[in-house]
Amino acid sequence: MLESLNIALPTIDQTRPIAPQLHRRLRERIIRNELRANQKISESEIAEQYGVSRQPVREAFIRLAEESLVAILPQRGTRVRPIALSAVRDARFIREAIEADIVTLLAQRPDPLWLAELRRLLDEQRHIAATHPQAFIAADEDFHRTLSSAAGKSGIWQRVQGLKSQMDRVRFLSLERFDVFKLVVQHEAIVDGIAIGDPAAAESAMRLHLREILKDLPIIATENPDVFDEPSEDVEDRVIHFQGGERS
Amino acid sequence: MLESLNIALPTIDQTRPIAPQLHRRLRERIIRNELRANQKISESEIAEQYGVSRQPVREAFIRLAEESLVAILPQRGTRVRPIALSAVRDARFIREAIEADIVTLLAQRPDPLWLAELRRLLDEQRHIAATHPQAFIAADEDFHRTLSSAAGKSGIWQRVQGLKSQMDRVRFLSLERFDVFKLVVQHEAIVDGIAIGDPAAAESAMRLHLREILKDLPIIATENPDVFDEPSEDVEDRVIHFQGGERS
DNA sequence: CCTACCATACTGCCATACAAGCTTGGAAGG
DNA sequence: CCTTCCAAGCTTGTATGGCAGTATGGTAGG
Repeated sequence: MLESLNIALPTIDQTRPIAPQLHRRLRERIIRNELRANQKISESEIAEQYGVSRQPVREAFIRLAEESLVAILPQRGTRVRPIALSAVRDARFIREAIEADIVTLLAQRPDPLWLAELRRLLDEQRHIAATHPQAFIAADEDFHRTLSSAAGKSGIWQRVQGLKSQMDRVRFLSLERFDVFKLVVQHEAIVDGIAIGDPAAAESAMRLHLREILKDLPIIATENPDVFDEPSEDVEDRVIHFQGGERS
Repeated sequence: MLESLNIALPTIDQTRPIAPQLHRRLRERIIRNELRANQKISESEIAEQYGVSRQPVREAFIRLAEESLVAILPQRGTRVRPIALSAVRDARFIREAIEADIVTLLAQRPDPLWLAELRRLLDEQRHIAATHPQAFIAADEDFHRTLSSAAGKSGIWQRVQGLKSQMDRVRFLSLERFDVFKLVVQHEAIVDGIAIGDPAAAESAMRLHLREILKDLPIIATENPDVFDEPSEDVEDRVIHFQGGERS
């Protein structure tokens, strides 16, 4: 019955492998909350929507299940997993640990060329923040990915991508919420720490930055109770207490 | 033609989902280097070996490909991926970052109960090191997993498991190589740092511990050139230079 | 002897059919 | 009215057939 609408949503390129395309599209739809939490999605249903057979859909489901984006219950069905606060906090913790080490590395051997690139990204961010704040997420991704590359750890970023799914879902829910200018200032503090070769300053700036989401998390969870699977318990996440602020 | 041999290798339980079982078995065979690097394995070949159809084999391959254990080349074949030194180093870097933060956390709030458990594990390790050194890997896993649990981050360990595949392959190759007693001593240093509530000491002890593999890596790579895909280039891995040794 | 080409066998990918388990709704019995 | 049970229609899991693209080995032509 939806066949007339199929031409509306981006279609599938039949000449290239279908399963990965489906994986990307479905992943996107889940993160954008277009496929809502706890919604049941069957293989045959999705197969009809995209005009393909069940098999590639099934393979896409397997990948989504590995990212904890869907839950496959044998003989019972497949549903979109609600966001687990614990998973978000775990992902955030991992990310903080990794990126803290990355900027420490960078501050120990500041590279003028990479610093110039980072400064350029900061300018870009200021511009975007003033004009297209909704495009800031992409710029933020660029910034953090560039930090990884600068440290010679570009492979790291790809590996962490899989863990970021849950964080991305939260970010989408809080699109207009966060103060983009504040984030740019935090980015600047990180770059400054690297530039003056102060690892401790760069590290603490990064840790502060990545803890921003912890403040909004309970709010977002209570505002969107149907998307989360825990009733926003007030368990405080244990974070490292570090000394040495941005001046040290 | 291998049908008569099938009863030899652990068979498949036909009553439970087959694909996950195949995934585990194949993963194990790759890590144990039973399926050697660059060896071609086709869906139909494996399907015959285990007496199942090609479909569940295919799904197992997909999972293995996500862990970078196999490479699927469309219409060309599937082969066991050789170990990429860069992937091992990336996984090690991530693990160091995470576990450094975990022990920092623990040292900030030492918990007598968990410390007792850790001490017990250390005793166990000393015993195993003296009697069944080949069983040390499992004990080592226990130790690190317990640290995660003690920090209230048990979810973290599971998430990192996927990244550990490549490290596990290396560890299997260097089974008798490493000095288990030295590793136990390093474990003790970590626990001591936690016990006296010195985050810096615990952190540096952990970082030192997880850098052990970096020393052996080039040796292992040159000793098993056919298992690695890079000719053991002497690119030094950038690691954080931290101050404050085990005494600070 | 060397090169270009083509037939063949093999691969992974997709579609389809079949099997087995679970949910659900309604009917039968109390 | 409530409970029990069963059957139809879901679901995912597995098996099988066909397709398109690729490596390979032999052959015809130079």
